[in-house]
Amino acid sequence: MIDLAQLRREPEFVKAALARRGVADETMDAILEVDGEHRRLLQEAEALRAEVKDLSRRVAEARRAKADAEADSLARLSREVGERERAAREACDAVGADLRERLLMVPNLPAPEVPDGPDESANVEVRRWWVGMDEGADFPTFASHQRVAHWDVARELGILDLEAGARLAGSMFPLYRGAGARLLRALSTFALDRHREAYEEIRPPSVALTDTMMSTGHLPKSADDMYEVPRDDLWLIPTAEVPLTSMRRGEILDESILPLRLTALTACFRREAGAAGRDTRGLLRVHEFDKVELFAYCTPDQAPAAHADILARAEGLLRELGLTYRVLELCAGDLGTSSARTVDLEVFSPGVDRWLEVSSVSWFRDFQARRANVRFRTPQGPQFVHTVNGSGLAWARIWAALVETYRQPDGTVRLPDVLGPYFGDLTIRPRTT
RNA sequence: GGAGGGAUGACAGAGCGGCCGAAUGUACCGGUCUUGAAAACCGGCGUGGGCUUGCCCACCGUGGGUUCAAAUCCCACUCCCUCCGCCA
Repeated sequence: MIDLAQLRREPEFVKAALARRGVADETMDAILEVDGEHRRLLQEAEALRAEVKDLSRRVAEARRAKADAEADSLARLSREVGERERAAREACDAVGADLRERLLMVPNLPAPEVPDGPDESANVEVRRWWVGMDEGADFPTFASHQRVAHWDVARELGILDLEAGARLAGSMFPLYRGAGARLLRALSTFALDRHREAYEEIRPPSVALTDTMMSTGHLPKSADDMYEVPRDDLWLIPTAEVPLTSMRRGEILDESILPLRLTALTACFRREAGAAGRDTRGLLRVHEFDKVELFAYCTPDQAPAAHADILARAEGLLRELGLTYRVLELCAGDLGTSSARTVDLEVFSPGVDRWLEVSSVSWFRDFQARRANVRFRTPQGPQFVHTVNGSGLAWARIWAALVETYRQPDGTVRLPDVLGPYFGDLTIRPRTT
């Protein structure tokens, strides 16, 4: 949620920033108007409330002085004022609810360094990286044996059974077999080990209450993109960002523990309602995937470094795995609702010949913390923390890029050496059983 | 799932329906004392909101209710603890 006080203080600045991501000035003007009305009603209700309290105090005094007649008359008066207070309070609450609803729909202000642009076509590619990168070249060369889509590689090797997944849970719920399943497990362990010295590993619940989803901003906006368990008021988490952001909900943290850096491996569930029918082949887009998330609560001063650290870690993993990737600075129009700045990492899939998003590293400023009410103590009083997060990494698409990139002329897959300690024999041959 | 107990400020822990936003202790911050530290003593010490910046309002697990007036009474829910049952 944006800072209402800031909107009141510098409305033109806020409107200009939001205009970059397509929010109409009128939307913000309407909010200011509702806010004004709300404050007017609040003053009215509070004045009446103060009167009731004062009258009640005088009733008590009169009773103590045995002036029962006066007490009764004061009580009668107080009851009348109480009636008016109740009415004013109700009007105030109704306007307040309207105000909150409007505010919840407003996205975060883009950071100044975020480039202008209406949608993903205006994202700025910052750099590319691949093994044996040449000066001058802007793309690696891939052999024909690498130009086989992962679904075909997987079929040859018997390491993925999408039909079985579809049979038991519906399409786009992948089922991995043998070395395919082991590869996923190896990737997660590999990543968590790399983060271990700086990030505390968390194993959160895979579901969260409606209330929790509200506090992270996933509800009400993204209700259609999530799986719901209505009987228990629960939702399946679309990312570990949800439990990690809510872990300290409502707390005032001691500044000495910041930045508080956390990492978590979780399954992520996404209905992909808006993308139905698109990218349905193989692992390009699935309803459930494992992801290691990196996350930090920090002070505003620490935020840029924390963001850079997560980005460096995600890139580091891609480099260790020897995958081709590019870094995109998202433009204002393509930012997620809560984000002030996002850098995407896309891995190249030589078999499908496409860039696939595998990490999104975002700085939320105090947008999420305001809603989740996570603060830290400063000499000047409590202040909202900043939150940053990013994947490190999302495995389904990495899995796809790996089996394509490392496919050998003989059809086997020879995984990179860094996975040795986690995977064992690095050559995946056709399953014989 | 059944029975009982509990939920108050950073923590511990009081609180007859009426100067209770809340005693007291600890912790913390400032000061006195001291070569320094400790002890002792003095002072300060919750969060949010509104406006005429000095005041007002809200908050004692959450939501309702009773009352002129609720931390205090009533109802529902949530969480925690103990015991019983069940169980990977």
